[in-house]
Amino acid sequence: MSNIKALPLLEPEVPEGVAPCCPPLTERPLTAEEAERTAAMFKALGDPVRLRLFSLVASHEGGEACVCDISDVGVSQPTVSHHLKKLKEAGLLSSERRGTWVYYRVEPSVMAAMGQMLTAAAPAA
Amino acid sequence: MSNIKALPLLEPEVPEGVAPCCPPLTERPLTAEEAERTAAMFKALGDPVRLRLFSLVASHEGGEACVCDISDVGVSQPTVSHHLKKLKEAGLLSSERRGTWVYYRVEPSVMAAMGQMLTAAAPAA
DNA sequence: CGTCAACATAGACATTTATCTAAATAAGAG
DNA sequence: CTCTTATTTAGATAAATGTCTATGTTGACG
Repeated sequence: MSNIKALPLLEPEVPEGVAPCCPPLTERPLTAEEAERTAAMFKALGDPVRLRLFSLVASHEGGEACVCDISDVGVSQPTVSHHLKKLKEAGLLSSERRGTWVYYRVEPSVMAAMGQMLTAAAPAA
Repeated sequence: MSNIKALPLLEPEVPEGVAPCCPPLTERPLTAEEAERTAAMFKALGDPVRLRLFSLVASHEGGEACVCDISDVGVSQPTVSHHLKKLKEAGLLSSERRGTWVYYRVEPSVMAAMGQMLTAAAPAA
């Protein structure tokens, strides 16, 4: 009980730019507040149309796409806009207007944080 | 064009027991069918109560927990059962009855596959 | 200013979902 | 077989959600 404050190396698996969200799901039970915030992010990816839109943005050249590039997912244009807004509210996308077009891009740290809650958790068995 | 079949090393970042689900979200746009299947998994973790239950199972000693161990999340016991069923239908949990109790455990390959869709995707910017 | 194009907002509507209570099933103890 | 405990199923209900059409907003271009 002498080196409590000294060593911040206890979680070495987390890369640099990862948002400080929550521990891996296997580490300890999430609190109610943690679950509330984190579930909101997973929920944002829990709709097929939104997941496709997200994938379209994430895989687009330059890491960003304007709405006109990704509007072909089988729903009306206002519905696309609605889903993009939800992804933005969840913190997964950010948007910027440049002239006539609005460009969306992924928020890499948030995605990485979500991924680590799952991958850093796997080999607990 | 001579070693097409020889080298399965083209996706070296995917560990062994990972379920063959979908590519990283940054690799290419998901098809409608892929999005449908994958969104169902993310959706399962998109509810605060379910996420807590999942975390409780995942972090429990031995990688499994009986329902009686994890029923304290603020909702009624039938609601807990309902959510566990959903997690099971999504492929994230499996269950086994042993005597009086039913034990739930995480499906590591599915979790890893979900994690990789996010983490293998991050540094595309 | 007027018009067109890209995108967002508002409101309506049908479906899904999370939750509860009540009842059913499963298994061990006496 | 009966009683008790653990868990699931059934049915009801209020709230959330995804989608649409119609309309508003913003910026570029004559």
